Amino acid sequence: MADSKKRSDCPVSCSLEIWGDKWSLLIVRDLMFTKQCTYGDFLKSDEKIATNILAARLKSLEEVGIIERTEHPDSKRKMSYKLTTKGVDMVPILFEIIAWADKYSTIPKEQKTLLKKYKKDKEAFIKTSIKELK
Amino acid sequence: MADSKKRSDCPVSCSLEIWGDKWSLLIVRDLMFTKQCTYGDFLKSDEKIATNILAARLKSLEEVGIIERTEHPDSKRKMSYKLTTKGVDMVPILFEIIAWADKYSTIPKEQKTLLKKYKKDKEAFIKTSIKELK
DNA sequence: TAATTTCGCTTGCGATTTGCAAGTACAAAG
DNA sequence: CTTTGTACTTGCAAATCGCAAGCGAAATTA
Repeated sequence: MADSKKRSDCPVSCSLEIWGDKWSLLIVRDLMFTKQCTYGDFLKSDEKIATNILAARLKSLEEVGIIERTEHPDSKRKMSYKLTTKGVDMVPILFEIIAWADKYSTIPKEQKTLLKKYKKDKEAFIKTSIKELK
Repeated sequence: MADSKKRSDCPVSCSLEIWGDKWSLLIVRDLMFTKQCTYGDFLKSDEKIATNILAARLKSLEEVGIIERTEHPDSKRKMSYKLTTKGVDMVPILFEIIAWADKYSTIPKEQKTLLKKYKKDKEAFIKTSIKELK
């Protein structure tokens, strides 16, 4: 999974090599917008990710430093995932994706409310979000 | 390529179904930041996309209305691709990706200059970019 | 005008990745 | 000490990717 050879020096290309697939950003989304933070939580998401794909993505996201894996306070067998600073810094990317989707399709009410707040004052909203996620 | 069944109503998930792969956004990037607009141009990009993958992505990006295909003014066999309004509206997504990449790795000088302008006044910069692309 | 090159793809095929189902390891609860 | 819950791993068929070669039509060259 850990791609050794870079295709180019382009930041867009490098970013896509890390999370350019149909699943990685959904894990980031879950960690960002919902309280979902365990392997089992991610499996319950609407998109129904396969167990092996989830395990592989969690591993690679951890390897590139976007998420970190810690013991869940409740029990020793439970693992808890959370966004690192690098992961939290993806908030603007996620919101611009949602903003774009909102412009060209119908998005759920809940996300629409959040989006409104984001658009009203992007910088302030991002600062608050980042603080809350830490 | 045209996925018929949506995985969920989540805007992030829906967006990823459209361009969530290692190549689609590179085509958008080329149309956005360089003068590359033909099939042959895209093939020349550093990342070396395969011909069949390129053809498939161009087709699906056209189907979802992000790019449009027209005859090149120079010759009848040449095809010219350009971003639609929907494609141009992806400018903020691309810039936030570049901004994130800049924070956690080294990006080329050229992009750094553009990024600086973007960060200085995002709204104004986006407006100008969109105008220029049309 | 006949041969050659250019351009935008398509095809074949082996290698990789995905997605589904089932299984495993192991801590905790009963 | 059996059962349950949690986090994965494994096997395998199907889909997708990536490389090389080919193809048809327009343009260029001889």
